[in-house]
Amino acid sequence: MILGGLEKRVLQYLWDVTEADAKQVHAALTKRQGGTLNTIQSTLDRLFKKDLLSRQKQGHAYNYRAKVGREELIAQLIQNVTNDFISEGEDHLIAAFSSFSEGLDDDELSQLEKLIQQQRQLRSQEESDAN
Amino acid sequence: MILGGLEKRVLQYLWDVTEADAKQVHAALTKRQGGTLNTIQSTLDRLFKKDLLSRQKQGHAYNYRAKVGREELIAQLIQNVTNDFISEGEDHLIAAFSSFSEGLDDDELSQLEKLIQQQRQLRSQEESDAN
DNA sequence: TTAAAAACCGATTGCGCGTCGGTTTTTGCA
DNA sequence: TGCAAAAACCGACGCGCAATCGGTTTTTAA
Repeated sequence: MILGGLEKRVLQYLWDVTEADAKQVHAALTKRQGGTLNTIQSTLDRLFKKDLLSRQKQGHAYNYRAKVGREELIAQLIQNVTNDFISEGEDHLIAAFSSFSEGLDDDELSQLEKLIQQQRQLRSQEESDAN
Repeated sequence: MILGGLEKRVLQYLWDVTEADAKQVHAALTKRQGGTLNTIQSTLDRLFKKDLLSRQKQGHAYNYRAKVGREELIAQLIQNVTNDFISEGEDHLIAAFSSFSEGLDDDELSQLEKLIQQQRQLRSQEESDAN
C-alpha cells in the first residue's frame, strides 16, 4: 500500500474531525493547497477503495470517516516497508526496534517500558474480564 | 525514498554476502526471478545513485557494497513512512510502538524489554568508556 | 591489437498519485 | 411533479519512478 501526499493529508484531517464530506475536506485542505473539489473527491474515492475510509450518504453528499486509526495505519505501513527485509522466523517489531533504539534517549526508553507494562496490564485485565 | 521490489532483493543479497559484482548478483537473484544482467546493472546503478551502495572497480567489474546497514535503512524507511503522520513534538517511536504493541504476544513483549535493558547497558558502558 | 566483458545510454512499459473536464445521477425545493 | 443545483461518477492526461532491455562505447586482459 502506497499513500501519496494528498492522501495522507486527507487522512490526517479525517482523524482530526472524525467525519467530513468532500466539500469540507476541500475547504480545509485548500487553505494551503489541495486542488479542485474534484481532486479531493477522487482522492477520497481512492482512499475508500483502499478500504481506509468508510462512507455513508448523509442527505446530499457522502460523509467520510477514517476506517483505520492512525496507529493502526502506521503499523501497517511499517509492516509493508519492513516486510521484504525481515527473514523468515524473524520478528518484525524486534527487528524494527533494533533500528530505532539507538536514536532514543533515556526518557524514551523509559516511556517504552511503561508502554509495555501498560500493555501487559491491559491483557491480564482482559483475561479476567473473559472469566 | 522509495524502494522497488528488485532493489530490496538486491540490498538483501548484498547484506548477506557483503560484496558482489553485477554478475554475481544476477546469478544469485535469477534463481527465482531477476531479469537480465542488464536489469541488475541498472538496479545496482540506481541504488548507487541513491547512495545506498558504494562501488569500487576491482579488476574488470565494479564491486558493490551496501553503504547502509539493514537496521539503519529500516529505521530510515520507518521514519519516512511515519513522518507525515506525526505531529510536532510527538515522539515517532512511541507513536509507532503504540501501533505495534497490540499485535505482540507476551514473549515478544519480554524480548522488547530485554532489548531496552541491553540498550541501557550499552550506554552506561559507553559512558564509562568515554572516561 | 583485438575480442570479450562490462559499463553506459536511452527507450519503453507499467503502475499509481494528482488533477480535472464533462456527463450522469441524485436531491431538495418550488 | 418537474427542474435547477449539487454531487457522484467516468475517463483522460501528466508525471515520477521502478523494471526491463537493446544497442553502443569503453575497458580490460590475453
